[in-house]
Amino acid sequence: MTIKDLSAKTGYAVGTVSRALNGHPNVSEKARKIILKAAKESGFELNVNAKQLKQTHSTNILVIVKGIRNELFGEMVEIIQNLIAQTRYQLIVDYMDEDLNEVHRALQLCKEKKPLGILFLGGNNQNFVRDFGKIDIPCVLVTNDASMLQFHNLSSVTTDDLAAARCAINSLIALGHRRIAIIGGDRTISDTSRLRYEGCMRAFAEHDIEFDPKRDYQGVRYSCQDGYRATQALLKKSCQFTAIFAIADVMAIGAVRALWENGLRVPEDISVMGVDGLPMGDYLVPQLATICQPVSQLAKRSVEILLAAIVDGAAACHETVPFTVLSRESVRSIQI
Amino acid sequence: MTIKDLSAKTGYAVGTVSRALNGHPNVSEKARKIILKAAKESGFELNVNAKQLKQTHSTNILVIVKGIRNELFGEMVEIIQNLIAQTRYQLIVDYMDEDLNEVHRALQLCKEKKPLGILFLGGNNQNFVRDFGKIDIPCVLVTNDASMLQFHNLSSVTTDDLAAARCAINSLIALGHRRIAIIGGDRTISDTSRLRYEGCMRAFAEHDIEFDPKRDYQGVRYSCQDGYRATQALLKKSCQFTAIFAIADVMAIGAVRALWENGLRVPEDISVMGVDGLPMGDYLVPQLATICQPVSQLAKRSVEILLAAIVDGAAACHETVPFTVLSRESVRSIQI
DNA sequence: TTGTAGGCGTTATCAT
DNA sequence: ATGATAACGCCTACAA
Repeated sequence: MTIKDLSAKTGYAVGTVSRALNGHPNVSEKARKIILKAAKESGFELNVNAKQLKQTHSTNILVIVKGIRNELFGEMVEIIQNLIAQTRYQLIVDYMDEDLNEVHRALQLCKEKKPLGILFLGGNNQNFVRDFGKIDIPCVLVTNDASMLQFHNLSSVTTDDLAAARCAINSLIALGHRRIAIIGGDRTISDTSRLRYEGCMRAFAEHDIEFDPKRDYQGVRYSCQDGYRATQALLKKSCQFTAIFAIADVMAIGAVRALWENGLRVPEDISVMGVDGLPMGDYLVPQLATICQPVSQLAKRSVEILLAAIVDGAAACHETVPFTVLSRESVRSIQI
Repeated sequence: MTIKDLSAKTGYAVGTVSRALNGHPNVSEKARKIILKAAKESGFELNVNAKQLKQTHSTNILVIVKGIRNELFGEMVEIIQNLIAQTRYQLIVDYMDEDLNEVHRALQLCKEKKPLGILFLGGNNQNFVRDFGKIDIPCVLVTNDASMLQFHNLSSVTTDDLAAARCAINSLIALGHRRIAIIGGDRTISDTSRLRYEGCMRAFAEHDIEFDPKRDYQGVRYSCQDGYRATQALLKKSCQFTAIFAIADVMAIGAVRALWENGLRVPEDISVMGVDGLPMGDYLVPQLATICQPVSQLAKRSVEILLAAIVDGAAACHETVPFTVLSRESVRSIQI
C-alpha cells in the first residue's frame, strides 16, 4: 500500500495525495476528506524512509539522551515531551550508551531525521570541541555548561555544579562539621564530577579547612555499590570524619548502608548528604539530605531556548538555573 | 557525499562501491581496499533512509522496551546488547511510552527497519491479541507469558509471576504471619499485577487464611510515593497486619517509610517484602527482602530463543525461568 | 569482477 | 486546486 495505490483508489494524483496527507495548503476540503478517509480505511501509513529520504527539512526536534540509567533524564524527557506536544513540532527521543560519542550520533541523526534542533541530555564537552562544528542547527546542551565552547549555535542550560557542591559543603560546615569525607566520580571523564570536586575544595578553602584527598576522598562510579565500597574504604583509612558528601544520591544511599554496617548511625554518628534530588530520597529512612536539581526548570528553559533559536533565530545563550538545598534527616548539627 | 561521489573518486562504478561497502562477495580485494579507504577518508556514511527504503530485509534485530523507567529493563538491554554484539546481527533498541501500543509500534518499525526478529521487553497481552497477527517475523515477549495466545511466531520468556507472589506470601506465612497486607498494581491494565495478586490469593487459600481485600489491599502505581500512600491508607483502615507484601520493590521502599512515620519499625513491628530484586534493595537499611527476577537469564534465554527461530526456524516456545527468594533484613519470624 | 540501469515511495517543482 | 514528473541515495538484477 503506497500513495500510488491511494491515488488510484481516490482518483487524485499522487501529488495531491501527498499534500493532503501532510496537511499542506492548496488542497480542497473535498479532496482532503476523500483521501484521508481512504487512507484510514486501508490502514495506510506513509513510508518513513522514503519520506525522510526526500525531505529537505522536517518539523522534528531531537532529544539525545546519554545515559539511559540516569533517573533525572527520565523525568526530563517526560516534561520535554509534554512541552513539545503543545507546539507544531514532533519530538524524537534517542537513547544512547554513555560511552559513545553523542556528537557523532547527532550528526548521523541529522542526516536521517533532518531535525530543526537538538537537545542534548548529558554530554561530554570534549566530544563537542572536536566535532560539533559540523552541526549547523540550533542545539542546547543540558546539564553541561558550553559557554566556553563558543559555538554560535550551541546553547546550554545547567545548574552550577561547582556552586552546588560548594553549597553542600558549606551547609555541612554551618552545622559544625569540619572533617567531611567526599565520595566523587571520575573527574577525568565527567565535567560534572570535576566541577563538584572543585566546589568542595573551594568551600574548604574559604573556611581554612585542610582537606586531605588521600585520606578523605574516594572517586568511584555512580551506583549504590560504589558508594558502599567507597565508604568502606574511607572508614578503613580513618573514621574521624563527621560527615560524608556524595556527589550523587545513589552513592549516598550506599554510604548510609556501609556506615550502618560499621555500627555508625546516620545522622547521629555521621551526617550524609547527596546531590540530585532523587524522588526516592524522600522515602528513605533517614530521608536523604541532598542538593536538588530543578529538573522541570532545566527542561523548560532548554525547550524555550531551543524554540527561540529555531523560530526567531535567537542567538546561543548559556543559562544557569538555581538548585535548592534539601536539608533532611540524614544530616544533623554537631554544634556545641 | 554519496556513493556516487565515492564512485567518481575511486573510479569504480556505484554498484561496486555499494557491494564493497556492504561486504558483499564478488569484489576484488584491491577494489574493496581502495573504496573502504576513500570512504573512511571522506567520512562517508551510507544514507540510512535510502538503504532501508530499497532493502527488502536487513540483519537487524529489534528490541522494543516498554517503560523507560523500569530499572530491570535497563539492565536487560545491556545484557542483550552484549549478546547480540557477538553475532552477525545488529541490535536496534527502541524505547516507548508505557501507555502506547507496542504492537502498533512494532508494525511501524517492521516497515522501517525490516528486522529479522523482535524482542518485546514488557507488553500487554491485549495488544497482542488484537494486532500481532499482522507481524510475520519471529518475536519473543519477555516478562509476559504468551503461551495462551497461540501465535506460531511468538515465544515468551517469563518468571512465573503467580508462583513468585505465592512463594512470597508462603514465605511470610512460614515465618508466622497471618495478617498480610498487599500493595498491588492495576490488575485491569497489567497482566503481571493480576497474576501476582492471583498468586497471593492462592497462597492464602492454601493455608485457609481469610483475606479481606477491602481492608488489606491497595492497588496503586509502581512508585515509592504510591507505596507510601498505600501504606498510609492501609494503616488507617486497620493496623492489625504483621506484614506487607508489595508487588514492586519501589513500593516496598515507600511502605517502609510510611510505617516508620507511624512509629512502626521494620522488621520488628512489621515485616516488608517486595518483588523485583532491585540492586538498591541490598543497600537499604533494612535490606529489602524481595523476590528476585533472574534478569540475566531472562535476557539470555530470550536472545537464544529468538536466534533459534531466526536461524533454524525453530518453533515458538514458552519458557519460565526460576526466581529466587531473597529473605533479607526487612522480614522476621513472629513464630512463638 | 565490474558496470549499467531501473526502481524503492515519497516530496517538491513545475506546469496546467 | 490539481496533475505530471524529476529527483532523493541506495540496492540489485542483469549485462558485459
